[in-house]
Amino acid sequence: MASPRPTIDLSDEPGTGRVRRPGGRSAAVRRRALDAALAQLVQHGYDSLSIDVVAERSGVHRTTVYRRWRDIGGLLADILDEASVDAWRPPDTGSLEGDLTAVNHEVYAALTADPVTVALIAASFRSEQAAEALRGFWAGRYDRCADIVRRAVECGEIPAGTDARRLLIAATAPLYHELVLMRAATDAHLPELVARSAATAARAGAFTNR
Amino acid sequence: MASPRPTIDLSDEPGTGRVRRPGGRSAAVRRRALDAALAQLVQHGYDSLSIDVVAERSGVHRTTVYRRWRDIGGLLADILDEASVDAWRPPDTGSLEGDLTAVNHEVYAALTADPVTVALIAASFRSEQAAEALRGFWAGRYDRCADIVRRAVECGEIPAGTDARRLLIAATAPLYHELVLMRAATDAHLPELVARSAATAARAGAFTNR
DNA sequence: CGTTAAACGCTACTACTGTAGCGATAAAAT
DNA sequence: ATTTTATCGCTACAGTAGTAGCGTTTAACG
Repeated sequence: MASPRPTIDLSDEPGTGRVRRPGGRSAAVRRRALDAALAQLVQHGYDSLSIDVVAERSGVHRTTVYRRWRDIGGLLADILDEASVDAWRPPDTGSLEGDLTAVNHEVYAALTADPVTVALIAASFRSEQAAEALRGFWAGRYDRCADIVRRAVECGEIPAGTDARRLLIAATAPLYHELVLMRAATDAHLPELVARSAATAARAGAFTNR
Repeated sequence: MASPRPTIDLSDEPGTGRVRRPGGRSAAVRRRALDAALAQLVQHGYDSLSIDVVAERSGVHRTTVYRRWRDIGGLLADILDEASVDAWRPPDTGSLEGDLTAVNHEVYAALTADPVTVALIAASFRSEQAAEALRGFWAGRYDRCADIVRRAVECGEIPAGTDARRLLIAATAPLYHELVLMRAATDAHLPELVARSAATAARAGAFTNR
């Protein structure tokens, strides 16, 4: 039940007699392994990313990597956690379409320029840790993005009763579909196009419940 | 350039001196391997599907399987080709929303009940053959579904100039996003919900160019 | 028929995955 | 400073992925 992530974790359940020791050596091992994994991913791509390679690049022993992260998905999940700062806030441009466009530009960049995101998606089909990390990441982002919808409702841009989650997924899902699943040719103004469609749909009440 | 699929293929380029021999033995080997792969997939799931298992179940030698299909993605691509009958036609229920709902029910069933589709998507991240097969499959389906949009435009249900592809992707992408990428809890009336949103959006002109 | 070579079966090898057991190291507590 | 034990390094092992080389079978064709 307890999170298997052995990072600097103060939120350990006090009930268990377990004593964590995230001190000097463990932290250094984690740092070396994550750095090596990220470097390998950036330099040689997801297909080249194996536990053995990470072990060799980092100097951390293979069995230690297996013990702490279990598989590549676990490593990527840890990298994601570290990278996705909790301070992230949704954009606020003054209009629904502007906000959705800004979000989509971030998604687009993540799917075309950042190898971690796509690698994590790929790994999520083979690693439960990666799948869970991704679910958590997306849940957090969609939750915070609900503010965008709330503002649009308050200023009367879209009807009350608009379902934030449905609208946000409608605004981003086509990007994932085109770029990740269909691997279509990247169209630089796809973000705007999809965001505009979603905003128009929302104004027409396409995402109101009942 | 020539398709590496050694099936009953009459469309071999006559320029090459290559002589295909899809006769008795090769056809039997293919049949046995595909049957074994599908049976294994249905009975024990994607994670259990390996070349070695297929070889053992089918009696076809491992090296032969590797030679003909290269990896699991190749096997799944071949299975998809065989299963996706070319006679498929988009539904025609009389309304845009009805058609989109019908399509979405097929997609939903494919993603929840049919192990081949999800397996192929998973394999597409590790196998170029699987990715290519999926691209082709989707391209064919979206092309044919353009009829749905055409009919809706002709009867004045949605504005002229509506981009068929954008509309169709808006109508289906959320399903893939929820079920494949986010692995959300399956909601039985998600197909209708998403189809209705897309139809409403289309009527509001959300997918018109310029 | 007999000939030819595509496709198959077999052995052997390298590389990666994942785990078990045990001793060594060092972080935390006394 | 000493003790405790979480964590790490190491060896060894079994299983899977993927390829190379070579001999055999058999489909296709004259």
